[in-house]
Amino acid sequence: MNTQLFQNINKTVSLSKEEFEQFYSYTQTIKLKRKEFLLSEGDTCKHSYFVSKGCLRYFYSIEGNEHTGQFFFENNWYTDLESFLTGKPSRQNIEALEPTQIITISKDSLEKLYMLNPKFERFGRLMAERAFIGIKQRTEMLTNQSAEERYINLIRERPKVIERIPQHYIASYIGIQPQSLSRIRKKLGNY
Amino acid sequence: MNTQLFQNINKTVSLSKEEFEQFYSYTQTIKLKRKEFLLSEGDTCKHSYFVSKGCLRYFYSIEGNEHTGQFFFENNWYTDLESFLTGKPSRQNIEALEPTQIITISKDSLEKLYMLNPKFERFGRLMAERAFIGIKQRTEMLTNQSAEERYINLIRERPKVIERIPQHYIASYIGIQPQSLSRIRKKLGNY
DNA sequence: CTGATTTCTTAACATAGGTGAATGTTTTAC
DNA sequence: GTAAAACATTCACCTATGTTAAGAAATCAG
Repeated sequence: MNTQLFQNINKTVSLSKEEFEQFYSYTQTIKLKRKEFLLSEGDTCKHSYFVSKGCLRYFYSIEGNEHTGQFFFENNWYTDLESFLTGKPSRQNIEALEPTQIITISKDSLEKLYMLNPKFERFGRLMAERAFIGIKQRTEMLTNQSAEERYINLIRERPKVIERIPQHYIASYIGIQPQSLSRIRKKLGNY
Repeated sequence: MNTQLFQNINKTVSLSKEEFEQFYSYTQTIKLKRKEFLLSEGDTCKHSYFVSKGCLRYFYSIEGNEHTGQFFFENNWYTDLESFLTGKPSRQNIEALEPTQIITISKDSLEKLYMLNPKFERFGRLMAERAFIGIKQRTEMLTNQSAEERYINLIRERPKVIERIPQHYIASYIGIQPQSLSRIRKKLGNY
């Protein structure tokens, strides 16, 4: 049994081992090298992804600039929910920033599970709600804080990002250029 | 029967009249005058709200500035999902911008319904997913576009906002000062 | 209908962050 | 271990948007 995934799901809905095995039988495991893409702009996102090891980043390419949306470390779920739900091509690129191991489950499988057992439906609802809260907080941070505040709060709230992610991706994540982040770091005295 | 609400829910999950009446029996109706608040910063959001007439705006007060998060016209649902789910006080203020009529349903009622019938659980999931997509698009617009592009796209995509909402709230919604919006409008030749 | 209030516009000046270019540093791949 | 690639820093200058202040226009409430 995949204990890591079992424990992760159990934080949200409590499943028996049998229920978990039912879920798990629908999944596949894939490995990505550093810099390898899980999905590129234009692809339709037909899976949900659980990061069991490593780190993913998704970003938009806009006029030659990359705008990083989020980083996902081990024990987190990712999907481009918009593309996943509507079936439209994604505008996101998702790449591994480290050697990364992923467990995938397709939309079709998930929908089967939703029908089989309301616990899975509930899992889906809770995950969507949580995803909403996550992106909402990000939106608030982007609209309500200056770049400097965003960087300081990132250090406080997500030290893993500071430790594991190259600085130019961090800059892109907080919505500024690498040069601007350097300027801010200089001003702050390189915390 | 409340046809408006029945039709609205039926766009998401198909309910029999009996199921709808079960849902409806848990709701209440309230009326707000222009400028009246539905919820203030510090309150816990314990309901979901369906706007049957009028218009709501939610905003954050930050250092004397208001940052508008969203407008909700008739036939739309609103809740501060974060406060609603966690039970923590909301940082949002929600006010009516027009005389407004609201149908409310409490968190407790909703959870009862989720247990009674998986269709309601499904409704909850689909609403959360949709809310996620909505805020995601807003985040992308804020991070990937200039203020001028945001205004032009708003004209194209949400003419109702342009028609019904005072300009300084629109400015706040697209993340700039009213003076900056005036400047942009002047440059564009007052579309 | 009218005074009070709210909303919109303009302008001069300030500032955070962007841009381009040069240089130094670290990491990676072989 | 080394060359190449990726990453980080600094600087000078630029631009979009913020700020303050004033007045004009529109809307509201009694």
